[in-house]
Amino acid sequence: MSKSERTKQTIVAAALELFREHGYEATTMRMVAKHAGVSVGNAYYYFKSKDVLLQAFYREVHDAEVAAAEPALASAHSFRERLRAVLHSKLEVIEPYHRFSALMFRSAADPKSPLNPFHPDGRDVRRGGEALFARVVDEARPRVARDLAAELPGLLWTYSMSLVLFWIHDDSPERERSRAFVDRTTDLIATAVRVASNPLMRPLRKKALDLVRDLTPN
Amino acid sequence: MSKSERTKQTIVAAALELFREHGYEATTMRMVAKHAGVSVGNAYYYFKSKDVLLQAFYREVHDAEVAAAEPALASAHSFRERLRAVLHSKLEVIEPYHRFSALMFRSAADPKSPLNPFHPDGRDVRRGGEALFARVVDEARPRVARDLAAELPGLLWTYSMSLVLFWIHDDSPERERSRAFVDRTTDLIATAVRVASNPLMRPLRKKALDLVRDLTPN
DNA sequence: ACACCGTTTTGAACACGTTCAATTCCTTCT
DNA sequence: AGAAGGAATTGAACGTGTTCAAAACGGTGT
Repeated sequence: MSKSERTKQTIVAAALELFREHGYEATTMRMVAKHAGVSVGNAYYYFKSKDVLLQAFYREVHDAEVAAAEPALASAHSFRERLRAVLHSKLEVIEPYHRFSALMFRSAADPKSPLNPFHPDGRDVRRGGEALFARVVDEARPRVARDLAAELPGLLWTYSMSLVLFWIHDDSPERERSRAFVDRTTDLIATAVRVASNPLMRPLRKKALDLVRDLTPN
Repeated sequence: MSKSERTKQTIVAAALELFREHGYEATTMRMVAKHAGVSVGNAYYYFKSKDVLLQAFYREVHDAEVAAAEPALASAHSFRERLRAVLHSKLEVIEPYHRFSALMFRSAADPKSPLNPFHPDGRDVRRGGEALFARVVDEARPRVARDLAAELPGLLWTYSMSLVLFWIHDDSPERERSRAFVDRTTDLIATAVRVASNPLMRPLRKKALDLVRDLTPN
C-alpha cells in the first residue's frame, strides 16, 4: 500500500469516525484533518469536498445493509418476504444515524447528491443499491415475470429512497411508523407484482414497463 | 404600513430580485443587504436565515403557478385534462429557473425544507399546493368518488414534487422528457382514479385510502 | 427639554468549507 | 552523491452564512 494510499485511508477513516459520532454537519474539515494528523489542505488534496467524504460514509452504510440483509435473503423465498426483510434490516442498520439523518441522508433527493434516483453521476452508488434489490427479485420463488424482473430493481431502489425520506421525518417511538410503512407498502407491491406476473397481464405489463423505460434516463 | 414592515418588504424584494437574476447560491446575504440599502445584521433581524428568504421565493412561484393554472381550470372539465393542464402550466412557470433549479428547488425533498411532503413544519406552504390540486379534483366532471377526493389533493401534491425532482435533472431539449412524464403519468393516474371511482371498487378503494391515512402524519 | 426604554440598525467578528502559493518529501536519472 | 522534478503537504487567506455587543432611533412620560 503506497504512502498516498495510506494517507487517504487515514483521512477517510477519521471522517467516518467523526461522522458516526457527531453527524455530518457538526464534523468540520478542520476536525477531520486534525484527527487524521494532516493539514486541511491535504484532506482537500485527496477529497475534493466534504460531500465526497460523505459518499464514503454512504458506501460504508450500504455495505452494512448488504451484510445485514444476507441471512434474510438466504432463508426467505417469496418476493414479499425477501423485500420486507431487506427493508427492515436496512432500517435497523441506519437507525443509529437517525438523529443526524436530516443531513446525512438529505441526499435521498438532493439534486447535488449522487444518491438521488434521477441523478446521472452517482451511478455506481445507485448500482450498488439496485444490485441488492436484484437479489431480492432474481432468486424469488415463485418467479417474477422476466421482463418485469429487469426493471424492478431500479424501481425498488427508488422506492427505498422514498422509504428513507419517510424515515427521516419519522419521530414515532421505535420508528414504528416507518416499519408500518414497510409492511404495508411491501404488501401492496408484492400483490401488484404477483398480479402483473400473471401471463394474462402481459400486454398491460408491457405497456407499464415501456413507460418506465421511456422515463428512466439511460 | 409601519416602518419595520417597510424595511422587511424592502429586504424580501431585494432578495427575490437577486434570486431571479443570479439564483439562490450566487446571491449572498451581503448582496441582498446592499441592494436593500440595509446592513447584513438588519437582514438577519427580520429573516432568521437565507432559507427563510428562499421560502418567500417559493410563495411567489406558487402564486404564479396558481395564476397560470387559472385559464386551464376554467375550461377543462375532465379530471385528466385539469390535472394535465395544471402541471404543464407549472412547468412553464418554473422553466426560467431551471438553470438554478438544483439549488432553488432542492427543497422538494430536503428534510430541512418546508416543501418536503413529509415535513411537519411547512404545512402552510404545503396547504397552498394542495389547495390547487383540490380545485383540480373538486370541480372535475365526471365527479371523483367523495372519499377519494378527500385524499387526492395531498397525494397529487406529493406526486407534483416528484415531477419537480424529475424536472430538476431533466436536460432534454425543451424539457420534453418532463412534459412526457406529465402526459404519461397523468394518463395513468386518471385511469386509476376513474377505475377507483367506480362504486364496485369501493371496498378496495377504502383499503387503499386507509393505508394512505395511516401513513400520512396528521 | 430631558430621561427612559424597547425597537431597530449597525458592522465587526466568528467558524465554516474551500483554495492556493509556497514548501517539503520522495523518486529517478546522471 | 547530487540534481531535477513531480507528488504530497502545509497553513494562511478568501468569501460565505450567521451572531452579537454596541449604537442609533423613536415614542412616552415627566
